[in-house]
Amino acid sequence: MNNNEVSTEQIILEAAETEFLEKGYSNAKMLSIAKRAGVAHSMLHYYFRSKENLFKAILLRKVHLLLPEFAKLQKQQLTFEGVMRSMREARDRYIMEQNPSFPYFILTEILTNRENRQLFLDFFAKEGGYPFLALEKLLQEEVEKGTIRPIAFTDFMLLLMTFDTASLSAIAICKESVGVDNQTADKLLEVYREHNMQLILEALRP
Amino acid sequence: MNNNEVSTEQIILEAAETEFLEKGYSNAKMLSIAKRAGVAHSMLHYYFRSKENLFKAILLRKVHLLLPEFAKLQKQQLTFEGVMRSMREARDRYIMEQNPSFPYFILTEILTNRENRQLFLDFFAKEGGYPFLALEKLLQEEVEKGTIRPIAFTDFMLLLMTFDTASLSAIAICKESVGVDNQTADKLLEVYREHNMQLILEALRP
DNA sequence: ATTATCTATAGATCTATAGATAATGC
DNA sequence: ATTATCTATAGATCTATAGATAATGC
Repeated sequence: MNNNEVSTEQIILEAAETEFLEKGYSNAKMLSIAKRAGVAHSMLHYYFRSKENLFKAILLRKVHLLLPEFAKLQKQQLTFEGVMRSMREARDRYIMEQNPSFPYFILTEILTNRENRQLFLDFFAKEGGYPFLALEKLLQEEVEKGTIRPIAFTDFMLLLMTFDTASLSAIAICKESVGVDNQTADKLLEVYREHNMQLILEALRP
Repeated sequence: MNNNEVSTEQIILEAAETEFLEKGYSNAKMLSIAKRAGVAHSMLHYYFRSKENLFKAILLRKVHLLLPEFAKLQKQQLTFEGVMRSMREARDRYIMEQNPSFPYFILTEILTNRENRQLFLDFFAKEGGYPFLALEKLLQEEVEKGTIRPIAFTDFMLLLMTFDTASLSAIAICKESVGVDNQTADKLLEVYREHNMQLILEALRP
């Protein structure tokens, strides 16, 4: 195996990620990915067997990259809203460094597809670690205090993610096609952060 | 021609709308639409020539149905925010009566596709009538007053639509998959209405 | 020997059209 | 005669695999 160069598997993953993020699952084509990667398209099947497997591989890889961000969170912030805020900041930090179409991708290709959504949540439940455990515990406490009505933790997470990715998608779309500049986009980001939080707390009032 | 029954063309349009809204352009299939409509699939080409044409037909039909709602707006409300609010209410009223996946459809199939977006905006510019003219004029005035920074009217419209459809999509998704009930969804709707307005005004501050 | 890569192609769709046949309006 | 409908099929993709060939590791 070639160790001092990037492996073919990695090259394929990179090409697949670009293609899937740009076009979504259905519009992404195996031949097009192979062309991007500069390999025979049979190679994609050699390494990943099917288009679906390749998709899941890049999905998990993408989510995996988010974990180190979460790991940075300080454990002091033990209020419900505090943890919510910190997690969002971690996630925003990560998304900002990535492809701007990433939130749109999450919304359209993951959250709206039952199977992918489950994959996504399962991964967090298994690997999410401290921030998720803390938030789950704090949510439980809020429910018991009666400030928040009973809701499953996974549903709560989806609620958060759906609203946040929807807002981020909207901002990204505006940047791309409405001539909204970076400065304005940042302003929007700041405002939406606070609003979505309030929106969700409002929705969860008993 | 058969006048006392629904025309084949109408039946095809209905079937196509269901299919396109459910699956989006790429995942919608001509054979599937034909099956829904109960006709040979060559009929779709006989009436609409191509998949793209059929899509545009349902797109324009959908938008056309929105006009009567706008026509209801009272002409008294001549403040900038007043017209914005009225138009959103009209649009919400319309959307609520429709397929719940309609906002998601607008976001993913229209706003994110340059050509469809243009089609959409052109139609409003031509047929939108009073509410659009009023809003355009009021926007102009705000810009001159210096309360809002210069922005093209079409860009302003897209900004509005993107944020609103994103929020509505998020709510619809939550309803479908997070077990959010109607009452909560309505609460969310109320809150997001005010927030998006503030969000956009914030973004447009000079 | 095993692993990685390529070429060629099967098999499944999907859009679109050609051409035959039935229904309708003068 | 014209319009509407159906059957059959061409032609274009796209995913996936078979089988040959080259590269690599013992």
